[in-house]
Amino acid sequence: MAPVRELTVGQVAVRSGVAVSALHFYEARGLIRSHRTSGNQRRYSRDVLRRVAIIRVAQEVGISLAGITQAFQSLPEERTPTREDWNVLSTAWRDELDQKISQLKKLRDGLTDCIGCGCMSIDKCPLRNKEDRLSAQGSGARRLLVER
Amino acid sequence: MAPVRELTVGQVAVRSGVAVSALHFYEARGLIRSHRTSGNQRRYSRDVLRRVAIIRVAQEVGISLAGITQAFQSLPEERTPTREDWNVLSTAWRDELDQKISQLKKLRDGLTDCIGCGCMSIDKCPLRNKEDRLSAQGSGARRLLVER
DNA sequence: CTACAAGCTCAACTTAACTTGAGGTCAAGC
DNA sequence: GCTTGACCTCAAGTTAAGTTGAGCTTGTAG
Repeated sequence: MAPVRELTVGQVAVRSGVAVSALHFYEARGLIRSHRTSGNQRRYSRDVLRRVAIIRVAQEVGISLAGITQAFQSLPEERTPTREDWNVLSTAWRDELDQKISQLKKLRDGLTDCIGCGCMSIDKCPLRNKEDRLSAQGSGARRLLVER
Repeated sequence: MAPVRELTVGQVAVRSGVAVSALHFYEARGLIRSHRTSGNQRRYSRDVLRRVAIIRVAQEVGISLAGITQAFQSLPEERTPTREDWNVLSTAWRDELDQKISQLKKLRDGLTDCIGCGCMSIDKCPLRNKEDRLSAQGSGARRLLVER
């Protein structure tokens, strides 16, 4: 059997492990694209599988669909992304990912390291600060105002 | 000024950087505890700051409140957790955290590494499988049925 | 002692990320 | 040529994680 060129939504669902409804949803949000058959059914090109895989992995580590959408902006609309295209995306995410990795490591190892801080002041807690997206000027109140 | 022994909800909010409403919410979900003054106001012991810090960090890396709640089960109810108590929690999370760390690294480095897979079959994509919580028997369909 | 910022409760609203359901169409096998 | 499973759209429902607001109480600074 010659390799199938285009995938139906059901095939993508099975192969990617996400529900059809989720694929519709991702498409509505502009995360994936399809074209339609004469009968109005979706057909996906193969690279949708990579996109979906990345969506799921990224979500699992706490990146929102909005963030993923933004990262995906760097990918070309019409042609299948090349190695270089994916590289750009990966680079765009690098800082955020590095930060999350180090937070995770702290959570994994640092829970114990942190024990010494006593959390007298959260501002000094290595768990929260040190790599924080906030430059460490200002009180918790400032954080409260600025964050989110 | 002698160090304050107990914290009001507002003080915890400022020091931890989370809204008062969120603290109420965490308490309702059993993530933190307080006792009340004669006037029915919440008073927190200092270790609530560590709890909150951990809640936020854990959330940021994609752990749900439900997961955090579960992890917190290992902490003692009545006394302030000791170093050893926190260690137990940290250990309980280790696998999950290790897995997330490696997924993040893959996202960071592996986006490129993965380029070769072509995603002909998502089952073979190193991004999703390899460390997957699913033993790699069975198709995507199985995953679809089993997962979540 | 009184003003008023800080607390309290409880219900309702919000946003993200989907899922479910109703009602109708498409296409591959018998 | 029809039946049946896969698709389609669109609206409404769901869960998580909070936030907002109304109406009422507390406690501290002047």
